Amino acid sequence: MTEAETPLAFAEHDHSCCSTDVLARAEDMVRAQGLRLTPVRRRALEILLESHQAMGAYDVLARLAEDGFGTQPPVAYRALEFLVEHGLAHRIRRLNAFAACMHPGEAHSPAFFICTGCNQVAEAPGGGVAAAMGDAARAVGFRIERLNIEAAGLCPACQEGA
Amino acid sequence: MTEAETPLAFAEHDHSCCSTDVLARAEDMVRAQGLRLTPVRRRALEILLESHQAMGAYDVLARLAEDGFGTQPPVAYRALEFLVEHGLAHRIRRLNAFAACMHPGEAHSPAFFICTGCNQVAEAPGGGVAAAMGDAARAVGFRIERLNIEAAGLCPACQEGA
DNA sequence: CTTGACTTGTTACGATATAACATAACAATA
DNA sequence: TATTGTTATGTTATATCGTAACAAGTCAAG
Repeated sequence: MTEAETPLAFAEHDHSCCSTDVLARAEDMVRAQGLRLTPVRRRALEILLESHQAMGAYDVLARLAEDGFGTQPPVAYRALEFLVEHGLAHRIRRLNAFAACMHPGEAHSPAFFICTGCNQVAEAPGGGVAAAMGDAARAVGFRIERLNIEAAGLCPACQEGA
Repeated sequence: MTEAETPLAFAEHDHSCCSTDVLARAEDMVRAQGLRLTPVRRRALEILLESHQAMGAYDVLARLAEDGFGTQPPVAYRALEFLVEHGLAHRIRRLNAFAACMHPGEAHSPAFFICTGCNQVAEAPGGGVAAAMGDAARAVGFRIERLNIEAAGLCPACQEGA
């Protein structure tokens, strides 16, 4: 399933597939790169995958602690940092939170739609935006290393409710 | 001076103009909208305008306190919130910091270049970026209310140094 | 079965942000 | 000019987010 075909978080979909699918691809990817998806890291990813809402580090930590992992902030931050570092999760700065990446392994520049109604976060293809940003950068000689694109607003369902 | 013509923060420029210029336009804008650019708010804006670096709320607070304003966090956060709310400043989420808007009053959707070398922050020209995001949003029925686009990397000067 | 790299865990602290409430300034009247 | 409703300022206190520094455990390579 390519990025363009992936159902968006907002759309109705069989969520269990999101989880198993992404998890499987994550494992492949990690193995291919000689990285270690250790128990904490894997569990952290599973936790993020349980919903399309972004989770704060402390929420993830609480869940990890329940499962017998460490109880202190660095435990969560390190696991999350690993996931972000290797493209298995994204950091949503607007929310001081993290969300599982829905397209691990694929080259993609993520753009996020954050619904202020239902708190769901959808990862949209942001190629166009990134390209526009790249043009602007080139024009002024700036070298982009990381790019964060985040839009807050209302998803289709929450627009109706409002 | 239109957005496209405004010198970028990274480029050499007479910075005193940035400050006086923007401040004057800010006052016009505020008056036109019946808002109140009170002493704290005005001073907070001046402080942000002193450089093109983004400042943390606590840094701004310290400066405000020196000038006889309140000493507690809400003092700074409220002044900054006002500035952001009315387009006189922007919040750089990646840095947990704030930067004066260089184009107050003009409709513009801010995109930022954040130099990790010198910590300067430039507001990128180009509505092309926002347009691309708007397209993506329309495609999935999302209604954007706020948009954050932040690129971290190296400005021209810092690329040479590296 | 040791070495060296990495991972996990802890304590302790620092940085960022907001809630809740009291007081003061202001604007528009009566 | 008193009164009243609104907005702004300031405070205390606390919530939330994030990291530095160090100790102990794991594990593959030699």
